[in-house]
Amino acid sequence: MKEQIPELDSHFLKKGHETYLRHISVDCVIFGFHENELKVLLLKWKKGPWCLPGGFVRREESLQDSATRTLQERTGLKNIFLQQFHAFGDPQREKKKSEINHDQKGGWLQERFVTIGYYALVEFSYVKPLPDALSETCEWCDLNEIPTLIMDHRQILEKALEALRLHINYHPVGYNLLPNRFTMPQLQKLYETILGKKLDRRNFQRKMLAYQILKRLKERKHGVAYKSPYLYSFDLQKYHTALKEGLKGGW
Amino acid sequence: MKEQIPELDSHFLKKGHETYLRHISVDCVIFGFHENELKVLLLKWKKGPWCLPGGFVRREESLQDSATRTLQERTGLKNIFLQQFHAFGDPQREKKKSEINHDQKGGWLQERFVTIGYYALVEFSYVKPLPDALSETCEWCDLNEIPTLIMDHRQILEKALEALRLHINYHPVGYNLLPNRFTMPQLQKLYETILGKKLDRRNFQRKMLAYQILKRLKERKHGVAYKSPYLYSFDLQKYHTALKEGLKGGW
DNA sequence: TCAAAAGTGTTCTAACTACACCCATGG
DNA sequence: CCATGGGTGTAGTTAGAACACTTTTGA
Repeated sequence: MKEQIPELDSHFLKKGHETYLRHISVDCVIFGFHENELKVLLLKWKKGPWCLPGGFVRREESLQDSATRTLQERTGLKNIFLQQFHAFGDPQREKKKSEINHDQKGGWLQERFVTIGYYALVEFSYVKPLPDALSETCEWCDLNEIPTLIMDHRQILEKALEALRLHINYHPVGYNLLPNRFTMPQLQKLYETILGKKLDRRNFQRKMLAYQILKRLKERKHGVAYKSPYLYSFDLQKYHTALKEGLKGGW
Repeated sequence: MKEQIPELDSHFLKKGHETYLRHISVDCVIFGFHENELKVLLLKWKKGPWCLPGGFVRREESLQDSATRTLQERTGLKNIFLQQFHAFGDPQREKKKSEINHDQKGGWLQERFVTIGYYALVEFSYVKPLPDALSETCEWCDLNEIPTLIMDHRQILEKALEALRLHINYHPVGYNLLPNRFTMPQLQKLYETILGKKLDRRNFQRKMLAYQILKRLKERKHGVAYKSPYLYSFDLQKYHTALKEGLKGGW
């Protein structure tokens, strides 16, 4: 939703050499998993408020590409798992925008925007959060400690989580959120935090193994307190098949 | 996506007294059920091709309201079940548009549009299809006999059906597609056509009754060949609860 | 040596699948 | 009176929920 201030010009927005579509933006809810907590990557503007990373759509790029670009600019990552989940177009949604931009010269930010929401799943440790030009910081926030967000970004975040919870019923999740090698308890914690509820350890393992998307490695995780757990990695081929064709059952 | 030709003006489209957002449209996939077949309401332009009914978004209206307005203009119905399912924003999606509009003066239709897809469920018999100013006809097409559609409308239709099939796993469907009073075999046929597969008569009935959203009426349907089936109607209160809270299990 | 975490197996239940019989109706 | 479709019941199977014991580890 921000960065340098583009200039107003007819029905396209221009910034430098790039031309952007008017009235359309893309916002990304970037989920990461760290220390057994689900995190979201947020930006804090210099003026104070927090917001979701987002951007405008270039004249020649698809919505998905636009989200990918935003993702890359904020996290440095390519090849990210991205999923469109909803379009937000309430004419009142920028109501609060004026609080923030009343001192900016252009009226362009006051204009109405329809924003397309994407959520992304990224591996926490690979991300180096990069603030944009208008932002003070770009950092991970725990899902239980989300600060006040501008406009309807809180609702967008909620809707993204809802979409992810639905998605997890039909598709495998984890490859994009966990390191290459991980333990079953880690995977379970991930599911538990996404779903917001406790799952039975034994039933979880049985069900997960039944999907046949995991490979148990020969090594165990050492140096940890108590009994050393097995390490697993995803069988990528089967994982992607399951991504496309879906899984049975719900949690 | 059409109607009278709006004039070009700065970054908004103006038609008469109304102002519309640029680059954004709404397209509706309107499902109806008739003679045991799932139908979709399509428009045929005077120039030849078929398309989904759609429209532009007014400056002060929400996406949902815009879709509702389109629906009302084509079907005469208010209070329609509407569900947003996807935003389509491929920059190549209007590629074929020129085939249709090469003789139109304005460049506005050549411009790129991001369209927000909604699907609607309506009761067939209540609908009086109304063509718009640019259209020759507005009529119901069987899902198995969809003509060639402009641009990416075919994909939009497919995606709508996919979304409906997903939706039906969690929510009751039928109130908006069937007459007030209907029989169990009718309801089953509806599910079968939406899902594209046969269901067991007895298991269907048991499962459906277990949802407790149906009321069996005292009358049976008379004048039909063979054994007269019971009539049912939806228990609206429970139906709407189930719509919000969802149902368990899948088909 | 012991507390905490991890590996494994069994039982119970509920839901889905598959199937068979009887009844009502109109031709 | 019979062909067709509609109403109902039952047995078998499977997936999920609940639950207990044993093993490993570092402190």
